[in-house]
Amino acid sequence: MIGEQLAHLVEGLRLQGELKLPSERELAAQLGISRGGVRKGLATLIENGQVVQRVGRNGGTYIRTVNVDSYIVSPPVAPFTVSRSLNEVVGVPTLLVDQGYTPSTRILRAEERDAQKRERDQLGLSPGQRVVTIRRLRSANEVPLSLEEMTLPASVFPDLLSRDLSSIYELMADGYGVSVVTAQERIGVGEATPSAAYLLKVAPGAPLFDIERIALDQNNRPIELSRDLFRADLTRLTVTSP
Amino acid sequence: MIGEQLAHLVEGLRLQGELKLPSERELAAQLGISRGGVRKGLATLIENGQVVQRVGRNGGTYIRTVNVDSYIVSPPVAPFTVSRSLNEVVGVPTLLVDQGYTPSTRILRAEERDAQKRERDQLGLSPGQRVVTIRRLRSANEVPLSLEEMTLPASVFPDLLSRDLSSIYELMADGYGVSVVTAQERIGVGEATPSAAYLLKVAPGAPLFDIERIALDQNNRPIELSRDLFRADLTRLTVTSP
DNA sequence: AAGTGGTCTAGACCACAGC
DNA sequence: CTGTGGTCTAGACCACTTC
Repeated sequence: MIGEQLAHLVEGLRLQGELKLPSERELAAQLGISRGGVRKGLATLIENGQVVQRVGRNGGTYIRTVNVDSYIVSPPVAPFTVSRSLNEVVGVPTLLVDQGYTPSTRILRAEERDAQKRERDQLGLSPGQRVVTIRRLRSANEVPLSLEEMTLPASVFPDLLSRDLSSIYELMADGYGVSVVTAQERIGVGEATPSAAYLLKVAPGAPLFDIERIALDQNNRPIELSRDLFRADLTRLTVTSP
Repeated sequence: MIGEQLAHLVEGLRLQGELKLPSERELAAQLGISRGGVRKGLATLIENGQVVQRVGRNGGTYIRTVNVDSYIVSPPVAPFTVSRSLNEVVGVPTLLVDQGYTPSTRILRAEERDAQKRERDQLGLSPGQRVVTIRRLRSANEVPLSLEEMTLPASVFPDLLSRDLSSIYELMADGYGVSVVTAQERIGVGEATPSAAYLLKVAPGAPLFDIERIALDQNNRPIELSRDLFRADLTRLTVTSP
């Protein structure tokens, strides 16, 4: 691979305090390869941020210097951002309306099935008991915001699948007299798989908040397991502790 | 750009239920361009996950089908993960020791200077008052974990710069009788700049938790502004609400 | 005007996977 | 053996930036 040769060359020049590489044409001649090969090799250096290029008369390929003074992350470019407070338990539609956005929900899938072992453990169910899982895509102002998968004990919410599933929290309260008062959440960051990327209209590999939640109702009974993927470019989490 | 032509072509084929594109050589002939141009165009489609290629006798360029059933994010590959609870205010060294890791801290920079407008507003200072800013790189078991920039009112912490700055929270309590009891945090995700990537030993563009914090002491006085960048692959945030 | 990177062409050889 | 993508070559023209 030509890329590795070039990487070594750049490392050597950096140690000598050199800032600029020869032009692509010169490099090709010196290394005895074609300009196309040089460009392919430089492409990986550019992708890794080791080198930048500038066109024009005094352009060229420049070695990036590490600047400890400016390590701040790049400001995201987003049409808007949604804030989600971790200090209170509210549903996404409520959240969005409160911030002036128009929420919409697309149900991707809803089904009832036997609870799996892990679900039984976390929801306190016995073997053979049923759960309802709902997979939804939520949007704010028609911009895709999050993918959510929610698992609920079927016994607590009979006939759930025939209801309007766009706002479960409202449905819990109004239809079943259950309110979520406490939630434990675990927040990580994951890369969007191609399918998630397609649904959320981001590039594959784009960062997503990956949030797992166990919610308890007013009787401290586990009532909901969730796995939410929020577009990281559109979402800010806020928390006041303790 | 050739890429756009190809994107339209792929969209058309997808609607017709076609799964496979012509070979690169055929495409070049049909579109009246060179194979190099075709490859360059396909490169962006591959990057966007719209298409995959396979080599060999029955290889070719295949259109990806979206599978709604498997949108879960890819599991991260990490040597270990550190959990940080958002329900309590503890310093990073304490946090790491509690989880069985060996913490280390490298001071990148520490200085005293005039407070800027935004800092004065947030810390409740008057023009001309001084602040101390400290920039640190924290590691767990010698693996870089986070970059932190902390800004403190100099008047509250006289002579701070001559102390051991590896654990500010301990220093606040033991040296100045100040304890942080409340903090407001705003959590986003950003991409590592090349400099941040170099220090944290991740690839440029890798996702980082970007956490801004305002901390209040026992008298509800703002005492600390912070901007922390945590490696997202190593960090999990947990919270129990309310 | 001169030199840079950005792009495209036409052709070649290679490694690989199936027939 | 055949057809695929993966890579490289040699050459050309373009847009852009600076002298």
